[in-house]
Amino acid sequence: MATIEDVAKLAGLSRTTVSRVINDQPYVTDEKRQRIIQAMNDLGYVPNSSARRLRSQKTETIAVLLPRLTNPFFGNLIEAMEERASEWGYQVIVCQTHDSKKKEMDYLQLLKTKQVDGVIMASLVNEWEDVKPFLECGPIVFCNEYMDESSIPMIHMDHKQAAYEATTHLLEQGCTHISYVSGGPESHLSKKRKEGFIEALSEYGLSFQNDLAIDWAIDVSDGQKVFHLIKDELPHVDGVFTGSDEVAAGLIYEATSSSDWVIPDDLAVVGFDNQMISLLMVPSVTTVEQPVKQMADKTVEVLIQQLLHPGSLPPNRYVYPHQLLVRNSTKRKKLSIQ
Amino acid sequence: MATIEDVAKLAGLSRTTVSRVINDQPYVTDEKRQRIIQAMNDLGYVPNSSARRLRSQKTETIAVLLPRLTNPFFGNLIEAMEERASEWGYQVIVCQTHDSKKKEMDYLQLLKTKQVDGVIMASLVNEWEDVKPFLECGPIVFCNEYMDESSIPMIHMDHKQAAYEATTHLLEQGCTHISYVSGGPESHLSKKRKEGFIEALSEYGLSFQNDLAIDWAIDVSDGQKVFHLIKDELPHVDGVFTGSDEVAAGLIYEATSSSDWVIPDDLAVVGFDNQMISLLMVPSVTTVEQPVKQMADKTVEVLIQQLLHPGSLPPNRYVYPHQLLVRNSTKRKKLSIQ
DNA sequence: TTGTACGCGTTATCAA
DNA sequence: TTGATAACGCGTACAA
Repeated sequence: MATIEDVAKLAGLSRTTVSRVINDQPYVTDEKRQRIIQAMNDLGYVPNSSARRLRSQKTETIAVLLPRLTNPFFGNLIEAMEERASEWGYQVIVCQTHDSKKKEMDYLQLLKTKQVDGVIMASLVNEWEDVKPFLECGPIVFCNEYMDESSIPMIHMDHKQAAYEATTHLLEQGCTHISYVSGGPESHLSKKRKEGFIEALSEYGLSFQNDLAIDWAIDVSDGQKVFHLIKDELPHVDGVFTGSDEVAAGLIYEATSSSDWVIPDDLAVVGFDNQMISLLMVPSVTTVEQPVKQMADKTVEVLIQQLLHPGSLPPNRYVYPHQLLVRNSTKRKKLSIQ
Repeated sequence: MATIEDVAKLAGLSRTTVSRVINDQPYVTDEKRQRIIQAMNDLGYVPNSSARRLRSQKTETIAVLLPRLTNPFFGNLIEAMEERASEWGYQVIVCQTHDSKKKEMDYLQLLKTKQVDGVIMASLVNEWEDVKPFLECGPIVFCNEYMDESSIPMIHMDHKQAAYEATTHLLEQGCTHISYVSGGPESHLSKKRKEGFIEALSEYGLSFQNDLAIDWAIDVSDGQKVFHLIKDELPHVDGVFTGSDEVAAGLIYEATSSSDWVIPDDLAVVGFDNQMISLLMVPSVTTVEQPVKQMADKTVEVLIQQLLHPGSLPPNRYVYPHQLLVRNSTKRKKLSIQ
């Protein structure tokens, strides 16, 4: 691999001058500039990025922490983030934590070891106190996941309100025994959702019933298991709030294909995220739409602004609007006739 | 940020000795080792990865090139790859090419600029001749995408055979006017599929009809458009071979929800990849299963082996078995009665 | 307008 | 068993 030194020699000039050409700096005669460019081409010279990093203390790379890519929500999120980051010339490192505290901390180390300039956390399982120290090494921005204690930038929707609306909708449809189906660890975000769920219940004179709650469902096959659990052990349940379209889809699939339960009349179901699957299911799934692309774009933008203008303190909250999409998995016949 | 020098000073020893402790090398008294470890903890010292890279000429990072993450096939692929790579201590950079020749070349530059040690190409739109020169800078491994001209390692299934079987299945169901629906650029892989499609047709005395082919469909909404195109302009089509479960799902959704066409009797449909969605659709979608995780694991393994043992030439073909999963989108009633 | 010389933080070599 | 020193490749004061 040719180095800047080789180019300099071939062009009969100094490293400095070559460096000037590489970085588009002034004070180089056109003639010499040409000679250098010629030499670079002849040698197939490309600047060594490790050396540049060491010199500039910048990596032009960011890390995105998330639980798992197979969750389409995070797939969409990182797709948009990578696209946006690449426009700014930044690379994106994928960091799947699988909701493990240890992995999350390991990936945060990337900031300390200067492998990345900044970090986007789209998931958070550790306490904020444990994450905070890393801020000394570079900026961190939250996307989707959020909390009240910290003052770093957070881009997200109002999950409490969204859960409130979805639950209220179920109650309006006449549901009286609603199962709260969630998965993964109790994150700050999932707490918010639960708050909204409980608030809606209480307005209908109901309270949270632990025996109707399920906290281990994150994907389609879990959704299938959930249905059987409800059918066999909680047959009085007539509505399901779940934070995942995948879980909702699995549940509906199982109900439709292996029982005579009718969705939504025997069991109304709401999902979350407005994944493709929620539209394609029969019946289609009532869900909460998130402006994923906008949130991803803004997150990258906020992070990169901090990298380009260190010290500038961006606003720390960007709350995006959501929308409850009412579909067939909750439109009960008795009501639509009314 | 503390450097190795700071640690050395605090411990009253030399950089060299500190370096030895960091890298678990022998020839350091236990007492001094302890003193150094103590100093590192006191200072919160972490080795600077840029400096290490420059010194060692290694990045412990690989790049994965793919068209787009929102295609769940690639989401699953990279999920498994990242997991496997992280076990070896490697970082993964996501590189979405969006099927652009330029972006593909740009990302390959990561190899030249030493930002990554190796590259996995899960998509290929440029000619092999244009990619080949990058091999001088580090190993490249193909996954899913493949071709005959090159001799670098390729991990994939037999797409020609898979397409042949899927098409034969449609023909056995009595289809006589099969539309070939594909998307993205003509890659080496898509050529293979087409060969298999054509071979199956020819065994039934049929030949490829360009007027029944569609080459711009890659996602659900394209699938919806495809259905209307067929209904309005190619109503004699009675079967669809498509290289994507998403396209198949969109097509089936549209047929079911906005027409009186019956799937599979009026139109039999096969997808590809065995995505969750192909199972959940009503009717469920006949598709080809790929052993994604095994392929991803093997790909990472082969690449890292090349990094750990430079010069070792791994076998250049790993062909994984596929499986045609026959579901309701092709099980015609007339035949199941026979 | 060009070049000299130093330092970014590590690790490998070699001498002590 | 330890340490001084020289790279790794680049960018940039500063001097010319």
